[in-house]
Amino acid sequence: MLYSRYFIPTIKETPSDAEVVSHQLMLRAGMIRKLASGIYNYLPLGLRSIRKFENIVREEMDRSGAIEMLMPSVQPAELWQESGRWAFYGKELLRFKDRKDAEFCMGPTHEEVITDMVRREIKSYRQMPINFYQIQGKFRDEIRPRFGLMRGREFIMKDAYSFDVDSSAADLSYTKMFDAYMRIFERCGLNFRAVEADTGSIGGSSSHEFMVLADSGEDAIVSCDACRYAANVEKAESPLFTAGYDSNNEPLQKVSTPDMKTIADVAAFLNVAADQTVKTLVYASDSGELVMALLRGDHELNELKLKNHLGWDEIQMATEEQIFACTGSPVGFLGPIGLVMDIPVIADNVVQGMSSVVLGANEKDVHCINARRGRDFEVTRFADIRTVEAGDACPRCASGKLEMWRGIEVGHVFKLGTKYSKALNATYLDANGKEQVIFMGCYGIGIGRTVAAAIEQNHDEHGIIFPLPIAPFHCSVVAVNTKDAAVMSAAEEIYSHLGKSGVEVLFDDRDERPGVKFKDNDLIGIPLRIVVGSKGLAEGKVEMKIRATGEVLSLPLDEVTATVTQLIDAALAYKK
RNA sequence: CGGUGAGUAGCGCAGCCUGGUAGCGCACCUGCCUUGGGAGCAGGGGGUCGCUGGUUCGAUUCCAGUCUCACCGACCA
Repeated sequence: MLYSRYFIPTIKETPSDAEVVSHQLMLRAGMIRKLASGIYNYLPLGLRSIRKFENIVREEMDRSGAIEMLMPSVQPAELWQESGRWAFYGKELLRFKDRKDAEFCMGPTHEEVITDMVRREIKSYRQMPINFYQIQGKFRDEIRPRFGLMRGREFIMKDAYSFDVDSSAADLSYTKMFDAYMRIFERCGLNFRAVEADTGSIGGSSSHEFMVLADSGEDAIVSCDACRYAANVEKAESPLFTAGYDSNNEPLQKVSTPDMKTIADVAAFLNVAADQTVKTLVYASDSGELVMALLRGDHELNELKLKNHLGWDEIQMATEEQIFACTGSPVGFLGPIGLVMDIPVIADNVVQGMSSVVLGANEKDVHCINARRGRDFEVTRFADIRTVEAGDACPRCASGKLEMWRGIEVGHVFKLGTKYSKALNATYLDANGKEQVIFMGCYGIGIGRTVAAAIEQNHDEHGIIFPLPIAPFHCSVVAVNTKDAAVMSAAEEIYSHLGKSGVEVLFDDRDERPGVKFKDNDLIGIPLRIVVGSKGLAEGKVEMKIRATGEVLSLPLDEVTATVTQLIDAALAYKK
């Protein structure tokens, strides 16, 4: 490819509205341009990287036995009404009507469409297991698109759907996909973790997320420093605390705590440690159901855990009116004692081990001390509802401690069970001629997001440092002075040789000063750079610079192609 | 959805308070010069100042509405 005839509109200045490095660099390197909020054009260079990654995904999906197809992005409302998600999915689902006033949506995911196809076509146990995948554009009307391709509204996704005769066969399909995902991200040279995750609006029984580690990641994850346990913080289990139950049997006592509304205030005022207090929160469902949650004072509630524990669709903090209605108290002095309304009191498991505590008295400016569960207040039930913290003991192994990371979710695998197949009546006949419900799994990879995450993890102050497997070109050839005939003809020859050897090479033949070319080449992150200049040429040599390490080699002209192809082969080789 | 801020040349911004000929840097075009880390000189093109309405002799500037975009937040009890 001739740089002068190609299209790489680089930008010197950092665009003001790009927050994260990958977004800035993708704009500056001329990979993407914004069309509307969360909607991007993929320029030629960006597309090349995207295609590279797509092909790795494609190869590994094919290797695992999945079958590629393509589904439409516009989907009829009926399917979504049938699965029940038309009402459930909310505003993220972009809905519209056609000229006949029939309702449609832009597909944010394709469980309904694929299940509809499968229920029509898959009738026998003999046709399974089967796994369909596609690489396709999706649309989700995100609350707040940001970070460029990281959280766009329109985005490219690989999604796969497996269909099996029963739960254990489905587990096998899940494992195959899990392994394929490991290979995919390993092949890209990414530093990532597979973590246990919540299933969210997709539903299903269990799932793992694949997280590329990066400080700019939107998710917090924990992993054990001793065993293989790793989980999204949304999901991470809290280890059981064994607390010393103190035998102190002081009577419950009310104390005045004027204007002390936070745990920190109260603990400091009463001169007790925060872990001797109980934090009381009130949550409401979308239908107005209320529930009280109790946590150790220094712990944080995990709303998702509470929501899942309750089986609610939505959860939010109760309003001051709702709180007053059930406790008779203003916010800041809540507690489980003397409730006005009979609402469930869910206490975190840790509270079970607490003996004599400080908590709100449900009365303005008053807290209780020496409150004892069983004597002074009751708990409806205990559950794991707190957010884990770095340094917590591992919930799985005896010796480990949890470490915390930020991660970018690039892949997600779910065991769906029969959620969609039941709703859409996707069944088959088993060997006995008996009708059975199909077991499903679904598996997504954010294509654009993975490329962005790779940049997030591989860059320096000069620009992108593409891992070779997803680099838009393997190698560039820079002619230092295009007016120098000897330099140009040598550069052209190298370019042509490399091309014939199957190297994807970008020939920077522009009539620009060398500095400009070097800066652009660094910015767009081509892994290898051959520089042809008059000085080196006089000795029959050119220079090769490795972008990632900065290493510079002087090569005789006739060794260039061999050296380059060797480096590329090594970088692309994938050991299982 | 709530809060804040911003829309002026392709990009980054000034001007607006105090109304009267729209400016700077980069980019772009032409010429000269230059060629190993975003050079220099000279000349040049490019704007319905987001949109709609109002006030005014006159609005980029003041007022109202509207659209778009960005950032922050969606917590604490």
